Amino acid sequence: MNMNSSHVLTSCTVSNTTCKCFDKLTVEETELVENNSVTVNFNKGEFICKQGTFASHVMFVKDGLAKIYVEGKNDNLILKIIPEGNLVGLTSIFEGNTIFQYSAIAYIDSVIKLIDINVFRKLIKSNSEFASEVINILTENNLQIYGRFFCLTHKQSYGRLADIILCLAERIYKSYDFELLLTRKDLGELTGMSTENVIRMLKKFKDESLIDIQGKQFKVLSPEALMKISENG
Amino acid sequence: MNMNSSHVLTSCTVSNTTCKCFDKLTVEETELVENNSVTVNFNKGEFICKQGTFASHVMFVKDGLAKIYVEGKNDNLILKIIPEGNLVGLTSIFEGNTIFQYSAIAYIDSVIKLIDINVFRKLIKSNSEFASEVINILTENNLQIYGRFFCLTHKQSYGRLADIILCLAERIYKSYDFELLLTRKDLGELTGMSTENVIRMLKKFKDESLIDIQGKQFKVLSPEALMKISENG
DNA sequence: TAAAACAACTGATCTGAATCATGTTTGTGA
DNA sequence: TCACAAACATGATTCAGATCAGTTGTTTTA
Repeated sequence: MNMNSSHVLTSCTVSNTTCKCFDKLTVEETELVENNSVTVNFNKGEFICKQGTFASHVMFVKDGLAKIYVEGKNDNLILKIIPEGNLVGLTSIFEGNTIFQYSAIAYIDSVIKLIDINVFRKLIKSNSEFASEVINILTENNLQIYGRFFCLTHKQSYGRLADIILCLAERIYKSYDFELLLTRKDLGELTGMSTENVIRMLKKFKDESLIDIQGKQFKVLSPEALMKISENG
Repeated sequence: MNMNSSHVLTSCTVSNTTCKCFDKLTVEETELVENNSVTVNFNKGEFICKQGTFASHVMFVKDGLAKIYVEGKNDNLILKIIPEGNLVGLTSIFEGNTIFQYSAIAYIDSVIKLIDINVFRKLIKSNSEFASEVINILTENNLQIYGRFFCLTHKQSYGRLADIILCLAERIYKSYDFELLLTRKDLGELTGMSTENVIRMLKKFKDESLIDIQGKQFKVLSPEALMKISENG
């Protein structure tokens, strides 16, 4: 009946494509972008944009890693993790929206290009190839959020944690053996659960030899088993 | 610090704008759309599109009401409710995506215009004003999903139910006194909780004179109190 | 028109995961 | 290098909300 749904949906937070819209610009348009953008170095932990502030730029992650999250009263929800080659703040180009609805901070030292939002809007209106690529980014993002939305509201915590571990290994670090940059708190915000439970569950995965943890060093020993846990919720 | 966040975010499912992209088409383009679309009547409960099937059309709700949802093994998640004047299946225009990631059914007898997806893609590439409007729709949708995502993962059930009641009254029925078309099960899928709990909580709201229910007839007696419940999670 | 299917409703029970309390380790900056 | 704050870790307790097991009323449909 709906066998297909469980396969597709993970609470993965990272797109595995990069933004191709700038390839579609003419020489003059590229120049326009260059003349209306600044490249800034952000240190680890610094705000790239802050929820509630005026949205004047679209941000392109040239180098580094950023997390996008919604700030709540007590705890946050990480919407996505943005690796290099992707845009942040694209939703602000909607003309009815002038305020950032989320915050972004640099996970590691990052190089970000801030592009004037009105230039971006102008390019969309004048170059439909560019606009088409922007649409691709937005729709892909949409689909990803739908999957994550379903997982975080319908899977239980072991499944969600398994999802995230696989996502980090496969999409961010591109290895089953990696040094985790995120804290347990981050993992909690990513999976929508408490920090304490993240710790407990990681320990359980370790006890069952699904993963190995030595300090910050993570090793996924059985991706298949984690996949199964992810699928069974 | 982040006073603003609680105000903005609700688990509301309905955009209060309508799709304006078709206004941007030339006479010839409008004709192209007309020649490559069919208008179909759907009866209440019929599938408008089915998760997992090939996405060949974008759907425009001319008249009626549709629900968009992700099918899970046991239970579903309603992503959004689409009133007349809006598009369904826009995320399928992403070139990497040929399969519907969600289902849509008609809540009430509805008139839907099915537009060939390739024509839609073509228009995006040839008419940047059109593309720009599509971007507006997508970004607005994105922002709405972010809010809903946060609420469904961070608010507790009374807050979520209060949200939905207000959303239905204010955005769908545009009155605090309305005949509810949705079942308790629908409300459960909308708020991410069990049907039984929806019933219990509605009863509690009724006992506390926040709402009144007579069969299908709903009356919101104290929007302010519901608003407060929504804000406090 | 019987019977099946669905919708609304209720109470009892169970459990996943949050919260609280407390301790240990690691990091870092004055 | 000491101090103080994060981050990591674990056990005990609590609780929101799911699940289960019904009853009653109302549409479908066979």
